[in-house]
Amino acid sequence: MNEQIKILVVEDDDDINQLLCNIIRKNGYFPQPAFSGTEAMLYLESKEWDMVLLDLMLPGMSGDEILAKIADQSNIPVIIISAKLDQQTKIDMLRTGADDYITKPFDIEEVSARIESHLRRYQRINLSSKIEEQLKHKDIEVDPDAKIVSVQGKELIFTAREYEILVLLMSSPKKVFTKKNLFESVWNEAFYGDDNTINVHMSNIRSKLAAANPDEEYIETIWGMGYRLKS
Amino acid sequence: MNEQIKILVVEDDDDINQLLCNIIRKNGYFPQPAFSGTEAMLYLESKEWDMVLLDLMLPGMSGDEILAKIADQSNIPVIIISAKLDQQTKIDMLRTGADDYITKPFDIEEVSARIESHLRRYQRINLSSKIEEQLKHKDIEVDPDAKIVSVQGKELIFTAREYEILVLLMSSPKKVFTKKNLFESVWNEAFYGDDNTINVHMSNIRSKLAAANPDEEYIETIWGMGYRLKS
DNA sequence: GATAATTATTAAGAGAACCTTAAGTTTGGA
DNA sequence: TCCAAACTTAAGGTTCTCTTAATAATTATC
Repeated sequence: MNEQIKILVVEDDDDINQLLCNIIRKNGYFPQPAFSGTEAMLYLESKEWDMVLLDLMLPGMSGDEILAKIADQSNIPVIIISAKLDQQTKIDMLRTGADDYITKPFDIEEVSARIESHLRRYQRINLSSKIEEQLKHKDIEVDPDAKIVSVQGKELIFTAREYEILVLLMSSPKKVFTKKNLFESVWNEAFYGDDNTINVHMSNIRSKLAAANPDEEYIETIWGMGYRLKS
Repeated sequence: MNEQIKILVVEDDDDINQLLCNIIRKNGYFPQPAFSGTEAMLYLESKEWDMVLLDLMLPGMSGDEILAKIADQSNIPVIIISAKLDQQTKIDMLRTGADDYITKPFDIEEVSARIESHLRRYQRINLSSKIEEQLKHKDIEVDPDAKIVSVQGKELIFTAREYEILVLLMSSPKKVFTKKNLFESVWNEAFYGDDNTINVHMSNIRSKLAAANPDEEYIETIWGMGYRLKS
């Protein structure tokens, strides 16, 4: 899982950009400076971001154009940081899709607190809408939410251990998992060779899969090495 | 479905309260004035809210206490509207869980735009988790406004914890919730395995449901994994 | 083809996970 | 401050899963 929280800082003034990046770094997140509107767009298109700090007066492409694009195409929170003091701009930006509007010169602690605040709210969205992908291999399907294994649409009853082993195998269909690998991933403790446990689980998993579809072989034994999915 | 967006306006000054309510009404939402901290708490406990506008200087119970409670117990966005100008208060409130901090005297259009902005972001949470529609399962019905659980139309007495657990299960009827899941969602703190608490709550929930309808089984234990609604 | 090493299967006892009841402990309201 | 409701902890019993161990089957090596 990728735990790094990445924040794009779009600000053409070198000093201010650096200052903002430092605030972000100090909070434990990962800043990426961009010094023009066009540069910002490149970053936005090439990566996933958790937040954007955006100046309005930018070379290349103006801040409000960028804001409009972000608001249109994504869900990323945007904090405008601008020297423009007039209310109308502020209101327009907030209505266009900005999450906040901070005027320069800014208070470092306040910027820090506002970043935290918006990130906190945004995190919850991502947690609740996090769409987990389904694992599939041949006619095996796994629904990680429901923790259900099905073969040819038929739902199978797997125990917790069996489920975890199968998911591990399916997470890297080409990899050969040694018993040590399997044991340490699934059991989360050290493996002191010579253990029949995994053999037994493999046998049980195979027989459950075979009961659902006898014509297919799903798990391959690599002699002297371990197991992997048969492709 | 309940489409009304309800905003609680906590402000002891009559004129300002009314002004804020007017802004909200003009935006198409439903304001509820509260003129003291204690009054606000009553509203917060009795209904579901989409947003809270909160003054800090209040009779009865101070704004920061209210904020702390809301942040601790729920997900509702809070905008502080205060005459306190000092940065430290602002920063503290934002760190405690406020989503925004607007100083008086405020610009009507800006307040309006900021309400829209936060609501826009918050709505996405609700849209993605769409709790409202799914709060029925078999003959269990939950009224999230009144926080009432009923089975076959009969109203049951659930405690706060029991209610939250049940709502969580019902929010994703097919999902298997691990104890970790449950604990971290309902208690909002880290889970250090081997805890009987959830077992006991589950047992209590089951017996209350069974008392209302002995012929039906509602909650399924998935051994080694967790719990889910029985479909 | 015989032997040794590894893997597969089976069944039963050990162990882990869970349920329930009841006794503390905490919390919130009068 | 006290009381009652809610929550947590604890203990004993139950159920289901995992591991162990014995045995069979397979693969590699000589």
